Amino acid sequence: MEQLTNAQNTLLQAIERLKRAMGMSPTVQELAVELGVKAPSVFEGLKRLEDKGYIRRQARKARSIEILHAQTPDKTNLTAVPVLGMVAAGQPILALENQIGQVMVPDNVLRGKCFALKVQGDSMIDADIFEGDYVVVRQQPIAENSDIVVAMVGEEATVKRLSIEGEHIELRPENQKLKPIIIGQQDELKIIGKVLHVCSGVDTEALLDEPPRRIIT
Amino acid sequence: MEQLTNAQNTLLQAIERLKRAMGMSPTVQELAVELGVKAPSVFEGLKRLEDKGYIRRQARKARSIEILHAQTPDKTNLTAVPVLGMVAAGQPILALENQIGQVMVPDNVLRGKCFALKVQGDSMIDADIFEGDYVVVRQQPIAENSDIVVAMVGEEATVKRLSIEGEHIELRPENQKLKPIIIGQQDELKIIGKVLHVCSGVDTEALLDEPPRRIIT
DNA sequence: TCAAAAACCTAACTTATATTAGGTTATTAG
DNA sequence: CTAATAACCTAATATAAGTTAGGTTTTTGA
Repeated sequence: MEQLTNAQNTLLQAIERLKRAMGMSPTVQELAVELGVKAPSVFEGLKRLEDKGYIRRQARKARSIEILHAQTPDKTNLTAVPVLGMVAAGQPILALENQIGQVMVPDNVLRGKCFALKVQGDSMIDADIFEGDYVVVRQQPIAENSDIVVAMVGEEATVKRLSIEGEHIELRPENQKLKPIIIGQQDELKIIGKVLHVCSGVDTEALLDEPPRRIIT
Repeated sequence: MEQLTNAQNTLLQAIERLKRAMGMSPTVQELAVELGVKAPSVFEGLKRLEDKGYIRRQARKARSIEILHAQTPDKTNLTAVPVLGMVAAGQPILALENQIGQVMVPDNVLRGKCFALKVQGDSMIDADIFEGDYVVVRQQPIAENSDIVVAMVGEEATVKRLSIEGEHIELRPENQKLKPIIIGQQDELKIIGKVLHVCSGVDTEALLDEPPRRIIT
């Protein structure tokens, strides 16, 4: 396998990074922006990577870069995610204006549009989600059985595990002491998003040397 | 979650199918070809799917369809995983030459480089890991607090739950009758990998109707 | 049974994306 | 040192892909 130059290596890594972050292969322009160069330079680099057998493309097809030979196995890059509020104790969240801070999250756990919420209460301690932790949430209006979700029930926002059995829907705490919330036909349930990741509320720095503590996906 | 019409359902399935087949989200035109209709019809259908919350897109971006709620919930595909040896009773493992069989595992639990080991002993019965079961292990040199791991302590390979509290490291059996192994500064601890899944040693078929019993990731 | 909604069409059109042409400026190997 | 290659640029172009408009046909539910 032929050796890569510096620039080619950078390019290949950028492809991998963007691909993970966006869930799809990047375009030539997106790579150009990412690398701070112009599209034709990227295009040229892609041709070289293709010649050397690291990637494959379909001519003129958007987002058709396929990685044949990954260069760097997963360097965990951290990405800042905005903290938009509290959860598990009512009150409006989700207004982007409300940003109250940010947490750093390994970018390989991020999918789609994410934000973070600070956790109040102890309803999920059996899932290792503690008061003061931050949950990283992917905003999405629906979720599947057994996902851990942030949901609004009436005016209350909570983190719970979603249970769907046919028509029967429950929000289950992960705490032996607490009872599930059963959602009736007339109850208003709105899924805010799915919890992808949890960041410890304390000692964030210490985590940087370690891999992510828990990934829930 | 709102009901889908026939055509919408067909469309959503086509998206999933093409996505899997091509490794990337299909374009509107590709979907049109696939379904034997014209692009604007697909476009209209996509809008409906988006309204109902099944997919999400970025306006005018090629191949930006994201599936939020899979229609045919991931038909569990089984993948063969090699069984490389026994664990919890010493002996070298991990030489790929040692393959002694294979187990079929739902491929959605597999991450990274995986192999399986047959379990000896009863040190993890409280975690529902019994003698004769197979643990599916993702090979990785590090693990996190509370992961169930396969580790070498000196020459012995065991399955245990890893407990890290600052400098204090223990390998905890999940069996009331047994005591934790405390790892001192001079003890040699090598993490082989993290247990992702457990296959029952008997009656594998029965498991197929259930969701994976435990996914630890 | 009949009106609304869904599903489809053709024909543009806009925007995104890939690509070419023709150069300048580093880098690198002999 | 110098010739080749790589890495970049600007400007323009070609094609792919997404989208709109305005219509017809089919399906569906009250």
